[in-house]
Amino acid sequence: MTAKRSGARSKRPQRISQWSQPAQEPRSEPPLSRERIVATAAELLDAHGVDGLTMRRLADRLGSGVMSLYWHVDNKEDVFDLALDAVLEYRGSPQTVQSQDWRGEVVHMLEDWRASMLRHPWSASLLPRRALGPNILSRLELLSKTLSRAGVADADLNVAIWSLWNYVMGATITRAGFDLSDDDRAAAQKRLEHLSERYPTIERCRLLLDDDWDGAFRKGLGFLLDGLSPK
Amino acid sequence: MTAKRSGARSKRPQRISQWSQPAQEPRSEPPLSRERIVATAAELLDAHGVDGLTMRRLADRLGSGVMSLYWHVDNKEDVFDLALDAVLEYRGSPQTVQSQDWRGEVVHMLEDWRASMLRHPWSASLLPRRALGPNILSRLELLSKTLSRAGVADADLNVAIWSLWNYVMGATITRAGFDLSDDDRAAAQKRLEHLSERYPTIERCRLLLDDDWDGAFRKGLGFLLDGLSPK
DNA sequence: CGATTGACTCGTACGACGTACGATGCAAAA
DNA sequence: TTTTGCATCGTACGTCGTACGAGTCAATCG
Repeated sequence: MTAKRSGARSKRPQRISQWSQPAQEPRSEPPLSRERIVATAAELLDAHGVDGLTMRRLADRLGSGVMSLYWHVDNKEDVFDLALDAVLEYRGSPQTVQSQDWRGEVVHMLEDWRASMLRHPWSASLLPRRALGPNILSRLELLSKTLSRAGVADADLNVAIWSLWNYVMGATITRAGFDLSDDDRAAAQKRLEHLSERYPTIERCRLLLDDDWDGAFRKGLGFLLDGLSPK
Repeated sequence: MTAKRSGARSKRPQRISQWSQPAQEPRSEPPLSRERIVATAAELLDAHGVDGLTMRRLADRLGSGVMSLYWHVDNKEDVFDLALDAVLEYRGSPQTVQSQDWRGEVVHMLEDWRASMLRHPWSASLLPRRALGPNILSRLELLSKTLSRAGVADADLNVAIWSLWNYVMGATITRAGFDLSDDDRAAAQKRLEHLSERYPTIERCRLLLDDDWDGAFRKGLGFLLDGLSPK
């Protein structure tokens, strides 16, 4: 299970530590910088979705020429990687150095993770196909440490971590995919008429209509942690 | 929780039942048809990935003009929807009408689902952003029925189904994202040197190096089912 | 039988896109 | 003053999805 891509950042004297702290403030105004590009890219992604980010639009918004971007950034993929990691920062549960409530700590981090991704719905679907940035690795490290301290056997640790990862990613991608906005409600309803005959159980429990996503996430996470808890 | 899109298939006298059985055999040769288009699209997707499917390439491979495709298909999104559902068919565990081994049945269906998606790695990342086709709905129906018969309370049924969905989707998308092929191994290894200091626990349990994806999937699924089992 | 229809094919063209390739400007160093 | 490097950007190329309308050909109809 290795991460991928992100080889050799080219030209530009390389930032001090390859991937350093990504964000600062937007500055006064004009001077182009990697930070400003990334921040603006994230805004554009929030506003117009994955397909709404184009190098031309990005340059427009920054008041620069399109090709100027390529001095600070390798290519569009690079912009995605940087914007993605910028959005996944975690300031842990403050200075509760190590509470004995490992379960609460795990739930807190995972719900925060999910919330961060839902605040930027493009991020969830991007994360699994990109290299793991430092911020997401920090979350994984925290998760490992907490579970380990909680008594999960080393042999089960990887499975536990990946199970939680899978659950969170699946839940968030699904949630972000079914976005509220559109008026597909009509089409969906029309489809449901056929459903009652062909998919009676789905219909009975109203699987596709329930919209308590947050509750379902929390409850399912509880079940999963029940299964993962050291016996 | 509603599905989305797939409104009004335009022109073309509409297929008998809107979404009928998608596949037949590739036919002798030339006559363009929705079935042939979808099958060829799936081949192209398997061979060249999501970005490798272009309407021009598709037409080339079919020996037709590009714009001819648009008689049978609304647009490129339509092609994705159709190809996606075509790949997700499930022929259940044969005529074990209803074994009492509900757990085995669930595991079998979910592993088959995952395997189907991994056979076509583009499918996993597409599924959450598209409308739910008939084949995936059938799987959900089967899942509902089995869990319900197993004694899962109606109040927990939705949560159980979505938890399993989330787990399978997360696992499969992640797996499909980290594709084996490339030579990023070098880059990944180089990165791991920094990791030992900054992410000791990850390093210790070799989280990113373990490549027993199948085993991890099965084991984690077991834990999740433990948590979901009616007490 | 000729005219009309409708199912189907496809060439051309348009406006996007990512980005390669120099040509520029401009500060600090020599 | 000249040189050097960072930083900016205009132009141009090849690719994409697809709108538009002109073509083909069999079945239908008067």
